[in-house]
Amino acid sequence: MAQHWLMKSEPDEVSIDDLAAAPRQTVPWTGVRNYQARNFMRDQMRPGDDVLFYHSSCPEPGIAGIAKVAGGVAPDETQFDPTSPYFDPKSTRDKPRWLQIDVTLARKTRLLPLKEMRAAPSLATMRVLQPGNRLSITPVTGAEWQAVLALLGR
DNA sequence: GCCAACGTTGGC
DNA sequence: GCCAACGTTGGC
Repeated sequence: MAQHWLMKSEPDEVSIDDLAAAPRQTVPWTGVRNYQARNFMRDQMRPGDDVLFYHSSCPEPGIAGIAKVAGGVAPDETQFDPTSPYFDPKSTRDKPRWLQIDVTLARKTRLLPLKEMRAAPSLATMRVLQPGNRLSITPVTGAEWQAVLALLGR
């Protein structure tokens, strides 16, 4: 059964419109530098899993669209690139530390603002809304997924 | 730009 | 293996 995830992206780097404009509407999810989030990609995320595409660190944070995991787990190329802000000098091609995964657009939605998410009792359990959460990839339960779809449909 | 919360690093 | 210092995240 497909699982559900929420993935944060800074729209300055990759927005929902960038995803829509990408070749095959698919982008490699690079720049994850947190072990827990990396392990989700390595151990749990599977092609076909559903993704809430979330805009963070921007004027209007919130869910901006729906995407899917397309597979393609591979070493994150940016860790080897000295000119990249995601360069990791401790990572080598023999022993890569960080992974990327391909994400493809399902559909752009209306923006579901963080404020509205926080106000929705049905989303109170969402991991991304818990105080102090900083994970860029978080699991979403089936009930939370349905609740987000219901809010988006309003 | 601020700042609280958190993860990582590295000396011991 | 502890833990203080440091860097990062991300909403405001």
